[in-house]
Amino acid sequence: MYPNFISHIRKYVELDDHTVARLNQYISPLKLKRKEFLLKEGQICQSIYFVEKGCLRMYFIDDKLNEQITQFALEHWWMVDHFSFQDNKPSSYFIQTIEKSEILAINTSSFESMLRELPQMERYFRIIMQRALAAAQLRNKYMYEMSKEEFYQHFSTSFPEFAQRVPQYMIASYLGLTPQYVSELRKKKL
Amino acid sequence: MYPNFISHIRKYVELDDHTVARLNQYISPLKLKRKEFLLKEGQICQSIYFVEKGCLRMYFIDDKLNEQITQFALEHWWMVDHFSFQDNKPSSYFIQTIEKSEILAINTSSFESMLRELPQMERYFRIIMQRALAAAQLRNKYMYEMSKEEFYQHFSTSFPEFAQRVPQYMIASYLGLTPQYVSELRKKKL
DNA sequence: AAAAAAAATTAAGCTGGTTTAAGAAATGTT
DNA sequence: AACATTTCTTAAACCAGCTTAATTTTTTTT
Repeated sequence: MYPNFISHIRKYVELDDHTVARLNQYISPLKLKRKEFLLKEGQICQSIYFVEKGCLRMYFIDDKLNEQITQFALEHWWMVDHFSFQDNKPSSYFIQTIEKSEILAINTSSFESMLRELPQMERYFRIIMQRALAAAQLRNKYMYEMSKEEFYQHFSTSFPEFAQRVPQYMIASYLGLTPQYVSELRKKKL
Repeated sequence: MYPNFISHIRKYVELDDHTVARLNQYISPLKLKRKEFLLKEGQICQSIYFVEKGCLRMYFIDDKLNEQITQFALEHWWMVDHFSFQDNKPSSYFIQTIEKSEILAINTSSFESMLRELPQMERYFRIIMQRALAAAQLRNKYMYEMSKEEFYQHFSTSFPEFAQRVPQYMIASYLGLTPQYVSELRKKKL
């Protein structure tokens, strides 16, 4: 049905066939073209999104009217504005496809019912959130210890798949650099 | 028994008296003086720590031999090197008391058994990790949109309790500033 | 209370990375 | 194939925040 979704969950918890069938009740699949929005600034983030196929970015508009990208999501990553989703508050972010994508959405009330009905899913989300925290802690450490140049080199060697799929200026934005500076760094490396 | 601990959990899930009694099986209370260590670089982070009373910091030693603080924890906050704790890998952090503290520790295997025995605790940790992610996402946004000066002003007005309990140079380190620059900012504000 | 250690301040010079402004190259669309 | 749009590059001037180094103030220990 949604092979990436189910196999991702099965990496962390056991799922019998009945549970898989029940899961489908809670999921809304979405087919989106390039540059379509799942969330816009001012809206409440009503769903948590799983990338079955494709690629998403999350960004906000800063005081100089730049699009500041704070997150990407490729296949089998989750994307959500946690603050807005948890407390039903208006988001300050946009969530947009970078490519044609297949997304699974679980809205607030489905999420709640699903976790109550299926304890494996409560466990699954505890585990992946714990892993997301580990990742956030590591990224944070990198930001303390690396210069922007090192941060860029580290990112582009650690995650070369992004350079294939995401324009350079978006990577620059995500890393907190100007596109001009990234251009300079690339020239330097050749 | 551990009033802050129990009341914190009860903010998020229901606990009956039996469960509270069972919980105690998994917890090791620690009384620590000022500047004692719960974790040192190279060790595996074997426990997740709850601050019942007092104050902790987490830091690593950077390439210039500075202590780079990445986290504080006051009463009813959790502290852990997620990466080390989850994958049993040597930590690159130190966790140390800033003041005399009372800490509750749950080690890796207790944590696992506790979550298996007490589904409320699985739920509790899913919720607090989700909230921690929301907080991390927010902090991250601040780092993109604020100058270091704004970041400092924002932190010191939003969390004045830290200025009371934590030396200024530690706050500077946590915010990624030099103590000299913080000094300059304070002078400017008066 | 004195000595030692830790923390905070001051000030001058410097640098990593930004800003501004054009132009060139690549990609998407008709 | 031509046009329009998006993305990338180049270069010079600039500045927020760091480095270095010395002094002062505060806190801790004896």
